[in-house]
Amino acid sequence: MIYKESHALILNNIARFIDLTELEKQKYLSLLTDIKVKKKAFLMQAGDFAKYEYFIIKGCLKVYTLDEDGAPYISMFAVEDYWTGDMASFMTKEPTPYFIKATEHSELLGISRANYDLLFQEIPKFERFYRILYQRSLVSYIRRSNHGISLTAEQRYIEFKKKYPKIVNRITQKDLAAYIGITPEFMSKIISKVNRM
Amino acid sequence: MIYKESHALILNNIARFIDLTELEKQKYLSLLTDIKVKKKAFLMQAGDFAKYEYFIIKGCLKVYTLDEDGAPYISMFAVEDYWTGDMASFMTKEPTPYFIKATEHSELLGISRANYDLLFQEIPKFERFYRILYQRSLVSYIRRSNHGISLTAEQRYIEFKKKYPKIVNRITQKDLAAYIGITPEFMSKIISKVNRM
DNA sequence: TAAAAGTCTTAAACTAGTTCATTTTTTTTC
DNA sequence: GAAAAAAAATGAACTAGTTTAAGACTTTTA
Repeated sequence: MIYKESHALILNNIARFIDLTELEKQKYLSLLTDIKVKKKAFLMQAGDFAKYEYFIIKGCLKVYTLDEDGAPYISMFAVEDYWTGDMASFMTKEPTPYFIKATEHSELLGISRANYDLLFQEIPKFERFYRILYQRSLVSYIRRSNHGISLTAEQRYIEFKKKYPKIVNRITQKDLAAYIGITPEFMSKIISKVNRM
Repeated sequence: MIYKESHALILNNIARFIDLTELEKQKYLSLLTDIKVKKKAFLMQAGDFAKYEYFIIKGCLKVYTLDEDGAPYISMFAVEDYWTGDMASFMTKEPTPYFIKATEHSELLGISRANYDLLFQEIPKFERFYRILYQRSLVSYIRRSNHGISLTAEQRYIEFKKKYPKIVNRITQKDLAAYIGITPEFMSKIISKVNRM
């Protein structure tokens, strides 16, 4: 069976952890929705109810919150082959505190809450897929939050650049500052210092 | 069927997400190991291979890493009804970067890696249990790391005290500082300031 | 393609948090 | 229950990162 590109990509992502039969693949794909967002458009805004969890086929999005003073804090940049959304809101059906905004024209596949529940009923193997996916995310989150706290902003920038060399060149310095957790001014100083080294 | 206290506690924790038959309960309990650690003793040290994942029946433990300068950073305090361990090392069979040290005499139940794998084979319902457990941990980790970065140390202390009022009174100020991510001296200043308010 | 809007740079004055050193208080140990 | 060890408090000098402001450079939009 030949699948369109977006479907081949998501099946490939899932095949990392579980094997599906042809029938299961088709069933799964039927539960997904195609979504496109233009650059600067929002996929989600604070106060919304997270209707989908998303898989990114193409593009780049930033996931962020605003603090009391309205300053953004970016928790992740989501690019090709990443999963994103607000799992807390998706699960609890409470409003999200997040904004998700496309920094490039992007294409995604979404699974709705109703279809997510249906998925576990129809193809219980997906419990295993998500168990492993969440386990791995948890490990990398723990590493990140553990690692981050004792490093200086300069060290965090150097690590980010090493870990995500492709992403650094796709985002603005301002957004990078909001991810690293410093002001754009200080980000500018760090970058020119690191480049001089 | 009547279970000993530690078994009743862990079954209760599991019953939050899945229902087990009597037979499954007995099978599950047979896969667990009783563990005791005295105050100041290590459950795990950096360089060890994480042999178990732990459920805490009684006591309090701190999970921490040391940075290059040997300064501790505490990532969690684990008390009654919590799960702890190093999942990354447990899964990948690589050495752990963590120390887990009892701050009180503690009793735990452990599941070994071999039995964890066996568990999913014998009682597939546990895929669901762990999927939900990891999903929830992920949500609270994301919230914590998101929340933490933009707050001052004083605000982080106030939040911690509000969220874990019982834990605050069981740990030293020094350990609290290592959790908040500041020096014990500055922690001391913050506490006396907050008490004066 | 010109104007407007947004991003980046630089610099001076400021603040949250660190470091180091000393004393007091509390806890542990024999 | 005395001695030793660890934790907590206090203060002065220091540093990483913020704030504010202004000008230069780039990207977007009409």
